[in-house]
Amino acid sequence: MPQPPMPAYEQVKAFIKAQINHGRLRPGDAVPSEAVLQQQFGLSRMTVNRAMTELAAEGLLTRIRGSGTVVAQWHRISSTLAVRDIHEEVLERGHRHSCVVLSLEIVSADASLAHALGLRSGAKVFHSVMVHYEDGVPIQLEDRHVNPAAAPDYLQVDFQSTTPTQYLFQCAPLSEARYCIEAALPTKLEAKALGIKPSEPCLVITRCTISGAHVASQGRLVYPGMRYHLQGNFQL
Amino acid sequence: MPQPPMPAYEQVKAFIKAQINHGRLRPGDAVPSEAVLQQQFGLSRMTVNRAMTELAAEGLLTRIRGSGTVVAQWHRISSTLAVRDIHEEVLERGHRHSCVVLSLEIVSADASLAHALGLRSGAKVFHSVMVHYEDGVPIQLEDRHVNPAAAPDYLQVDFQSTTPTQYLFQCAPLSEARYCIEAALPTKLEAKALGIKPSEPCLVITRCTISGAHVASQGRLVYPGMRYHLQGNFQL
DNA sequence: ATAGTGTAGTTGTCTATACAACTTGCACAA
DNA sequence: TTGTGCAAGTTGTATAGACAACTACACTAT
Repeated sequence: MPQPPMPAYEQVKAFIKAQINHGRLRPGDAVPSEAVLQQQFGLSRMTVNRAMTELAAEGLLTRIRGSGTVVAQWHRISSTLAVRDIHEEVLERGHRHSCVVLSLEIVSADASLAHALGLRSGAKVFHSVMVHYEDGVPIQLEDRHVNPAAAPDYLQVDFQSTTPTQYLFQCAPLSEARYCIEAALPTKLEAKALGIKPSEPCLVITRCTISGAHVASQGRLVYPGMRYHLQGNFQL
Repeated sequence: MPQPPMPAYEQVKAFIKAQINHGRLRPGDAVPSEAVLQQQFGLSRMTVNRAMTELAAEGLLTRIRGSGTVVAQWHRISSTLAVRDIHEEVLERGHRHSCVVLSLEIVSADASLAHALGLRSGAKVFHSVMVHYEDGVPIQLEDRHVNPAAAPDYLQVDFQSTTPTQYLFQCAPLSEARYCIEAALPTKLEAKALGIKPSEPCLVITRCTISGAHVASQGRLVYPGMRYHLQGNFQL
């Protein structure tokens, strides 16, 4: 509980949340109109409106102009996957991060890669493979293809002092991203690099980042299943 | 593009987003103050404030009272995992859903399960195991432990016409949830039930739902890695 | 019965104003 | 040099009022 008294609009939000929480308001039920709440709380309509609008934005309520407000049918778990550095992530857990570059080269894109990066087949792209360690334990293999147009100096970067994610953020502001989370087996090389058996299931995140008109990069992040999981929680 | 003209506050949001997108505003950079934007756009401060507040809520900006507004350091991918029915999910893809109940019983909770459900060791809990099919192909194994206090009639439910998620939503409004996504191998029984090899990696989601004061249920959802993945995208 | 009309109620947006809470930098005093 | 305090700038919250856009429903005229 915050020491400073909750703002009025937060109190209204808390009130509605409590009703839902308690089961007094169930999905599909009508929520009191702004005018009614305004009376009950002795607030201006704008204040009540802010509370309700925010609850709608959070997915708890569905508002229909002219008709009214109802409790949303499906509550959503909003998990915020940070597109951020493995470096920062490890540091935040109070551990030490290190990185070994296995490969850093120019390759010709095959048809599917070229298509994913929005280039023509055979175009030159940067390719890097590196392993990230948390306190000396391999935790992520990062296999990344980078569009030279988005990061011309990619091959010259010192990946001991910065990371691809960090560098790409700097030179190509993120405008869009697509990702896919799946369970899969590592390739033989990946298993060897991560120091696990090829039969060990891994969490694989494929991520494609877009910066303005360019597809900036496509990455395959492989996490050993025994050592990594995504978790999150949801409230109200 | 929406035919109706964008509301003023949306135009301001779009303007700021475009600046970030374009690289003219980079993480850490100061964003024009509300007073400046108010002048530039010829709007009232409240309207500009709404735009900025929403952008801050979306994680794009960091606002510091008394100091100013800066572009947030880490853009976030907000993937909204819906706590919803596999039934609805399958139907939404235009496919047919079916379900086979493998087990539906009362068991004594061992220490760890009792702790997870907030009960004492040895307490009776409901246990169900079922397999969900999408067009006849097994797509999810659902192994669930339910707190009898949250859903007393759980054993009498007809799981051909409804699903545990659906039923639990009805009788115990969701107030909090925790989940964990990992890659793992199925148990032998799970592999058999899903019709896959025990060496096939699976996406495993463990989920714990809380309703008011009770922990309502704990579930283990096992998806064959070859047939299922989570995906999402992020814009701006 | 049916189609059209009007009205009350509801949400969406915008304005102008006000004060509070906080940060920063500068001027001034010790 | 150091510390204090003030002033300007910035964001957070709240109010009162206004109009627009839309829905649902009752009522009327055909």
